[in-house]
Amino acid sequence: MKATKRTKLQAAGWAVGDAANFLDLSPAEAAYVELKLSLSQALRRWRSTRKLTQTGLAKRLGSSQSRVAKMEAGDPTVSADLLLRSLLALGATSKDIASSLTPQRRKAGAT
Amino acid sequence: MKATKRTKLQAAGWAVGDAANFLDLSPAEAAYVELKLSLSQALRRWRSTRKLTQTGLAKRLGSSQSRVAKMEAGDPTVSADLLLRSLLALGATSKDIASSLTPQRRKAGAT
DNA sequence: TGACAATATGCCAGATATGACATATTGTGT
DNA sequence: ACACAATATGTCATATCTGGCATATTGTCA
Repeated sequence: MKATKRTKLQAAGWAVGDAANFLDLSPAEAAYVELKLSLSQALRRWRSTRKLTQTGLAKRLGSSQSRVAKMEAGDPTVSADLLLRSLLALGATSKDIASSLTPQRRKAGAT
Repeated sequence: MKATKRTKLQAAGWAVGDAANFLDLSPAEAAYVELKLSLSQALRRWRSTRKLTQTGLAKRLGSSQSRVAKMEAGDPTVSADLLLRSLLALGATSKDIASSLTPQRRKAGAT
């Protein structure tokens, strides 16, 4: 996102919610960050499940280890688009993606 | 996605539908196209509901009428990213987005 | 501890996406 | 039919993303 636009988008009265950011993000920007985070986690889960290395996953995706690391870290230089395309390339369905966007929350106090 | 393939897509003159795959799209590419289509439709629905014009929506989004038209048309030059950010900017939640990705299908033969 | 594998971070050139403009097409009144 | 609004399509300069390389950090095992 453009820095200039970021300024334009500054909205008043934004209460910091959860883990997203204590930076000057607009609600929409924060939501975008969180959405990417969900996808990041889904990707890492996928890899973890198969006991693949980032290098191995990168090869499968036609990308590089460093980019995979950034994808999983929710790095700002990684778009939601790349995450989506990666998940789809790994066989995820729209449904899979939809559910990774609406994670079940554990009950408070649960392990 | 490769530009060459994208060009082929353009050349084929898409009609909105659900099957993106009479071209040589890989399953992942087809899934990506369909996912974008779902988001496109959600965006158009949003605008339609508020009886806004594309120009009006563009203004609200800090974009242009032509790009909005392309967004709603699922144009290949529009990324899922832009669609997501637009929906979020309009106040959609992750949940909203997730459900637009898993549309309820009508029974066959229904109107 | 050292040696090695895995992951993370910084950077950049080439690839892709975006806003904006011009223009064409379609729709909707009369 | 005409006039006008809305939407669609083509193009392009600039902004942004991405793969890949180099390097740093962290983790693991002996």
